[in-house]
Amino acid sequence: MARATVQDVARTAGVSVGTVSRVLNGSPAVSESSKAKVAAAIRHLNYRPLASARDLRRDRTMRILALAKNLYSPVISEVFRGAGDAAALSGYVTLIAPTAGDMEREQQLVDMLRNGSVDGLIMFSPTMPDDDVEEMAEQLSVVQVCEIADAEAAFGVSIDDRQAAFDITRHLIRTGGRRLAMIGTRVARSGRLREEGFRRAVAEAGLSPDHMLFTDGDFDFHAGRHLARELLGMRPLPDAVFCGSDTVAAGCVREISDAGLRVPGDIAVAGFDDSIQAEMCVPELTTIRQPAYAMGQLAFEALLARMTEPEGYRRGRTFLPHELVVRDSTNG
Amino acid sequence: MARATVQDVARTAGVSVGTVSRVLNGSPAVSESSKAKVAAAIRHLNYRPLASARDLRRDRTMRILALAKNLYSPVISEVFRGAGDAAALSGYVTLIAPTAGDMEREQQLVDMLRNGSVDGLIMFSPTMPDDDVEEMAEQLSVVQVCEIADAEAAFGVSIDDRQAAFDITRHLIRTGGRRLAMIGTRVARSGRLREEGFRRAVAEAGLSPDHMLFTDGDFDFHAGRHLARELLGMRPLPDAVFCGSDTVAAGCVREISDAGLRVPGDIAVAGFDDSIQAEMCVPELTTIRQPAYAMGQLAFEALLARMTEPEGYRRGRTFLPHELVVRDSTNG
DNA sequence: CACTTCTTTGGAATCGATTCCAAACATTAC
DNA sequence: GTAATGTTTGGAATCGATTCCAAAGAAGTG
Repeated sequence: MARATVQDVARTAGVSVGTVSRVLNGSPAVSESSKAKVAAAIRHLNYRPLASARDLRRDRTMRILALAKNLYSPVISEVFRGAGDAAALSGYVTLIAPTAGDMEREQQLVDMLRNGSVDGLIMFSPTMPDDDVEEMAEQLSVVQVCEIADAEAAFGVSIDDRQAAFDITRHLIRTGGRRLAMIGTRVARSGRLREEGFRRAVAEAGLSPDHMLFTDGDFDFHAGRHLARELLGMRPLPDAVFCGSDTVAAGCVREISDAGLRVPGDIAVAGFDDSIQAEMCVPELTTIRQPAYAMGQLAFEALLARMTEPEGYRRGRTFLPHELVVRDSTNG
Repeated sequence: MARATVQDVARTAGVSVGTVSRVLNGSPAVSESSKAKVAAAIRHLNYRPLASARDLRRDRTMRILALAKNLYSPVISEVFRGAGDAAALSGYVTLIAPTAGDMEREQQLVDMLRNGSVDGLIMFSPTMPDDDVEEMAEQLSVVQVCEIADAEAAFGVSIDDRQAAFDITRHLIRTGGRRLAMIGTRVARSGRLREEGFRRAVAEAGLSPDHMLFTDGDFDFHAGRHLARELLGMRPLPDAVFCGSDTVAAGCVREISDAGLRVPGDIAVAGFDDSIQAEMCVPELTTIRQPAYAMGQLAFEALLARMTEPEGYRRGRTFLPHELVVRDSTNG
């Protein structure tokens, strides 16, 4: 049973293809009787307009693509949920694909924008070099979210990572931290900004960071444990650690606890993101809340503007407010 | 600067569109000189074949779609990673979309298969009724993974949920459990199968379940806490709880610990999935390992068979072996 | 009733890449 | 040199939905 086409529907309904198409697209210039005949034929043939033919003719797909390195991330999933909901309101379907940090895979997915498989692209954690992202964002309908290639040139939505890291580090110091350490990543630009914020807060307090630990690989629970173990072998032992994510902070807390030290009694630990992991951790984590869902929504709005207003795109990034959430992993 | 077409390339290269297309598709019947001229023109015009035109002509997209209720799940993300890697080996792109448990959204995404936006569909956690899934799987290139609508009729890949739940419940009993409880979900078919396995193991030991708690909503850390709190108010207090997922088990463990009871001393807790959450939990969870990545790979293989061998599809599901992983949340 | 105006319709042209067929050209064989 | 074979090429037809234009039909006006 081959696929029915608009021709088949027209024949069955006894009208022309033009009329069928008009019914399909809700044109007002169709009589009730034609509308009924066409509707009956469509039902009878179980007809669906072929997407590729429609897309070819209309020169758009009403689909967007969202890319990130991986999917199992509280922030990423929430950002994409926000983007997806916003997109749905405007009639767009949001498709998601993980790049696995593989440049080739990422390039292939970006090509889906270049070859018109989708109308727009939301980039979370690019693998390609910053310059490439910028160049791409310059000429295509691309918006970055959270991880933003460069200050002014790029299009994107994020929090002020530097300020957020500054705020939470200051909290660590205010609550007694004197020997400060950081566990972070330099793979992501946001990671580098958080490092800056941390350093700035430490310096402003007249201190200097005791230990800075970074990974260039995964940034997950295991990484948190490994880096924390390394940290516990160093002297002086820190009394406060800022971690670049809740999940890493959870690994860090776990390692400290397993070593027989107390959090926050011996070492205070701060996370980042205010994800569910912050609540699952014992003790619950002091962290920075990122408005992930709203960031996703805004990212789509920005993308929509880029897609529909050819030249009217708003260059530069949009910052959303973050929030310090104080829980039990830092001192009262 | 409008998009270049195959016509433009032909004109620039001084050849016909046929030749351009042949170069594009690596046909051997092209002279070296034409090949070079076309390649130069393509580079010069920065030409990319338009996906919709190609798809229309070729009647396939080399894209598949993977659906699940949500993305922030250790099992789902791992299954889709396996499917995505397997698909890439065969030249397919895997796109992922969350349905958010919304029937309308799910229907719209399934329509992408019906209208030829993608060539195949992998379904993780359907929202539509089982019968609808079956009917769909009957006539379209659809494969289910983990959650499988019905025993023999459907196409899919999963573990034997009933047996797995049986195995881990038996372990709870062997290690001293006498007053058994279960925290599960009946939304997913796998949840119902796990309930069966639990009941069977309890019955086989000559016991009967003391408490069965189910949620019809989310099945996450918070749900685990809430249901565990309810459980702690019941009498007799259980001495062993089987949870339908690691994340829920983590919530359960947390609630028990917060109530001043010890895991596993007072109450043993078992999870399901062997996700990272099992390791993050304190104590680490005894659980069932699902070979999620392999399940994803196999799901794609099955889908590929359905897509390419029109009538040669293997009806019925494929079972992969699970494994009991004993850790510290159950007694020695 | 003739004429204008409005609604509805049919059908050809179009979107851009692929593919098939026939023709042009080159090569080898006799 | 001609025939037979093989290689390369051009270009029209095709995929299926949309849209524009002209025309048919209906309704209203004087």
